[in-house]
Amino acid sequence: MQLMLYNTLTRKKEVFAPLKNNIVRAYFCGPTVQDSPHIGHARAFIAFDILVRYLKFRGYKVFFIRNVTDIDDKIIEKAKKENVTPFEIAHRYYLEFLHAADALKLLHPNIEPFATGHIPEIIELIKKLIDKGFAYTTKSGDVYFDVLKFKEYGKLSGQRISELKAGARIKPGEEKKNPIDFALWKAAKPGEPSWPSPWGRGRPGWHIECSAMTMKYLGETIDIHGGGADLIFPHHENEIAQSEAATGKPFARFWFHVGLLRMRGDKMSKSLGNIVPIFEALRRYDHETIRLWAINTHYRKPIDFYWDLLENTEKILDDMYSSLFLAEQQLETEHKTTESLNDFNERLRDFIAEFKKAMNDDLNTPKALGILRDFTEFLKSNLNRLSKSQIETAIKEIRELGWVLGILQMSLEERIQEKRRRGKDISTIVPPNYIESGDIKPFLDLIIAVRNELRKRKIFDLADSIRERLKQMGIALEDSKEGTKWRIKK
RNA sequence: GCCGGGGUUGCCGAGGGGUAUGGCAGCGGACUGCAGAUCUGCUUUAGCUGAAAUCCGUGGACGCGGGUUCAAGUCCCGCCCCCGGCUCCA
Repeated sequence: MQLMLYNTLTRKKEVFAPLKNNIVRAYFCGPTVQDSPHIGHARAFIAFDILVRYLKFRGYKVFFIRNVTDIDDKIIEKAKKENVTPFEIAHRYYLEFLHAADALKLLHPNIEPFATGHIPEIIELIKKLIDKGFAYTTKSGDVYFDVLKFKEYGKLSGQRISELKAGARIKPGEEKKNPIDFALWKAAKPGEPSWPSPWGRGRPGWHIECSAMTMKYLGETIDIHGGGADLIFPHHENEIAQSEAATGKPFARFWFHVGLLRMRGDKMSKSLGNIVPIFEALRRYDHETIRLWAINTHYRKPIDFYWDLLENTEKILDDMYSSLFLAEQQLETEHKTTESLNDFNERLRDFIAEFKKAMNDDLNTPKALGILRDFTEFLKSNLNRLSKSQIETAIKEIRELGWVLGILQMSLEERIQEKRRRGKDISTIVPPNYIESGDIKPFLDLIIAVRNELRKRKIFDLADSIRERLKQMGIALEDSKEGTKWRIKK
């Protein structure tokens, strides 16, 4: 079945297939390393990550780039304020971003290029634009893109030049021909980092790096170009203009834009003081919970963030994990192999087909997730009817589909560790009678035997107090028809 | 103002012409001596019919109002509200 992807350029879902061979070439606009990455970034990068994972799952080779913008006005501003070099600021926040990306288990891009590492390529591209008459220089050494020269300007964002002109204004000191022209090269101001160029010392404008680096590593026409929805205008519009003006070819075939984050309806911003850095979220919830939060909303829709929502999300994840761990435990211990489910293969095929169907529809992760949940529920409720090899197959498939969404990749031990690190109850995920140290098992068995004797003699107050004290020690007792089971809580 | 994206039950969210998917939360029931775990049920609803009803039928109900259709969250028209872009943003 074909993968349909929404293309901002055409405002439609279109059949996706790579231009050349079986290799998908993609470029995602990475961070401007000016501050700690926040959960809005996380949402966007998780969406890119899911796209890459699903493309791989479908059998494509994916070659993708995520750039780092390491020079811009805000970085310079911050450096001045802290009295350090802009490179120190960029380096600091780049490292933070890298740690966050790793903590969220984002797949590594094939290349992670820096703007400042590609000044020669940028200069070459600007030269080409000047030669072709799409760009002009000014007395002070700036270079601007001449927007009116590019006839298709506005095709991505749907903006009309006449509308844009009405709103735009030339700031004092700028020597633009037209208020909507944008800078390709900015002449150096005293104290700012700068590089030599044919137009004097200066630094690249914001948009040009992406075009230069895309072309260098991926060619003149790439399959997918992604970014946050806030980048559609002006950033991506400008990228298209400068790239297509230079090459005369389409720059990107698919434009993939991720919806923005809201804080319970509000915008997340410094002035509202409601920015949640990725690390704060990770302190309270593990990376899979955060990923699940992100994919529980379709990537193009606005997503809300608040702590209760993550709490809820963690429950959903734990529910799936508990089924998985219960099944895994059953494999290792008491599973009776006498039975097997007749239509197992059919059911398995259905779950996988439905999952793919959902993902093929413009990465409908909320739906795919629902199917994966049904799958884990099916596994749990049929444990006694499945053969050992059927259980094994189901677990393997669940974990493979989970990989696409970036969840259900932990072992029981790892999951327990994540929970303990945050001081959380683990009884929601551990299977009954699971115990890490075999040493205490005989004692536990003894206590339970004694307590059951008390229960038989209807000395319930004593039996209950044993249960209560074990609970305080972190062991919950569950009396059932099959006898008393325990479950560790801490 | 211009350009996008949204508005589905207490909450999150699928569904894009054919009985409103699933979860969370809440409240019941089963199982338990109790609890937990598990399973299961209910959770939009004015009016009308009727002695009455938690039942049956009818009828509304997916922001609001119209329309197309045998049939409308779903398509069309108009409007309201929310978010974003038009200035740095993922």
